[in-house]
Amino acid sequence: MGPAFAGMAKVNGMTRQARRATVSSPPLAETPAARDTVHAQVYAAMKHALMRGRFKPGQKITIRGVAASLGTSATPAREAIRRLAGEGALEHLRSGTARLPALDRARLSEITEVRVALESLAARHAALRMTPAQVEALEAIQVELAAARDRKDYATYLMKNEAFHFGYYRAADMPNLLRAIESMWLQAGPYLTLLLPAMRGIDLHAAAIEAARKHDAEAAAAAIAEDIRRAAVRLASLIPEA
Amino acid sequence: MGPAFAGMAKVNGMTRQARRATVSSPPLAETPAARDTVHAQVYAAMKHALMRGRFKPGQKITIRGVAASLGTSATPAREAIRRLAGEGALEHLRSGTARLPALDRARLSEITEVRVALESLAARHAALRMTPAQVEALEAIQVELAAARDRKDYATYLMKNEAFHFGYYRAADMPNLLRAIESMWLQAGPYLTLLLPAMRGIDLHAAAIEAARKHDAEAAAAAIAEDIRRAAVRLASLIPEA
DNA sequence: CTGTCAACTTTGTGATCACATTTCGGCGGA
DNA sequence: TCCGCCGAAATGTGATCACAAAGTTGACAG
Repeated sequence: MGPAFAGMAKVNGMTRQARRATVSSPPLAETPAARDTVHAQVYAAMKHALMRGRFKPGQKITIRGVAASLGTSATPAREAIRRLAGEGALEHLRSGTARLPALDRARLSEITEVRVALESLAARHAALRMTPAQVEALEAIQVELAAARDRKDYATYLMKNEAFHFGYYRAADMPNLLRAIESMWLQAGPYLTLLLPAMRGIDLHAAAIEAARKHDAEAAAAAIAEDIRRAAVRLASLIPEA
Repeated sequence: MGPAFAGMAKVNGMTRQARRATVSSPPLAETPAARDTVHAQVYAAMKHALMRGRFKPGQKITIRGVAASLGTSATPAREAIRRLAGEGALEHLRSGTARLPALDRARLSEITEVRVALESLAARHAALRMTPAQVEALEAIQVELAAARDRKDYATYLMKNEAFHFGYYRAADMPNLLRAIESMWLQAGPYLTLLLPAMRGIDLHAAAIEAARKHDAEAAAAAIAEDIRRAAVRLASLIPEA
């Protein structure tokens, strides 16, 4: 089998003990989360790969494959896969093999409704608490997002879209809500790439920013809900019937 | 250290291979989920223990402790703990030790709002799809719940309350939503026991049942939301200030 | 009696192993 | 050409190991 993630950077090869002992390694090239356990690094790597559509629907994910791609042993890879399967981002076949679940219309519709409920709630709280600095940061992201969209740089577009939404929700300061939202994105992520070519000025980010500036919770919730629903409608039309 | 779960039944001691090979073991004493992996059994055992308040807030959960209590090796116990920590039901200290997080008012308030959003949504769908047989099953549970409450049998009361809510939501037929709800219950579960002595006729289950019978989605959502909020208000008054 | 420090125990982590099951590839026959 | 069968490779699972860090205990000095 081929590597599970093509082009994914290997986790720092040092053992946990060695990593902890090395107080001052060469000043450069220290991975951001080098303090974390290997498990956390593997999980984070898979999570981002999932959200950015690096896996294809139906693709099998093997323990040894992930471990080899990231240069770790099987143990942390197995734990990360189990955890993602527990969140619904991966599906466990009866044989034990994990793969990405297929997205049918029923599942898309369910995830969309849950997302609307959760992200509206987050937007409501975020709008009430957002500081001018945070609003400015979102505007900056939105400028980059629009630029990436216009130049058809879909990888950047996807990254900025994620940054916009989670930047917005983080202002709500509700960690458990944020975790639930992340879990839904993990499931929808692989399919966002399908949507990309059809993405043209349908986002309601400007309205959401304006609502946050005015601390208008209901307007914020409505903008985010409509943003999610519009993307879902486009996506549904691209999914073949069951 | 003492066993992590006092009185918890041990997982069948046979290895996975032996379990699969043994097609017909002695007819008695086959654990319901004996077909599942050991990991699934450990996770399920911890999940139920958590929801029924068998752990105390702040209690440390050790890998070897769980493994010994359930008669397994460290591997499945470690995975189950990691998974629960990922869902927010357990908290990982910097040293790596896992423990039950403390419930302050801010966290209770956040979880309550998320529960209202998720469980209202589930109730709305459930009310539209519920069959007469399902309504009857809920009524039966509610009778047992009321009886247990009156005779102060709190363990049964807790079990029936869980059965009522999840039985209701299951009718919505939205597995991902159900998973998200479960994740919230896992966090609030340990504290429900605090609430028990104050529980007297405050539930809105009768209204929820009536709404389901009439397929009135909005009334169902309102009843469930109010049920959650009332319990949360009582619970908040029992938590000391930060 | 109290504070300190060293030895000992407990704990989490990641790697590795053994084994049953599943999956895949190729080969032979209808 | 297509189907079925068999053996080899791959895979998931659970147990175990080695090691460093964290936590605990107890003796001893003040």
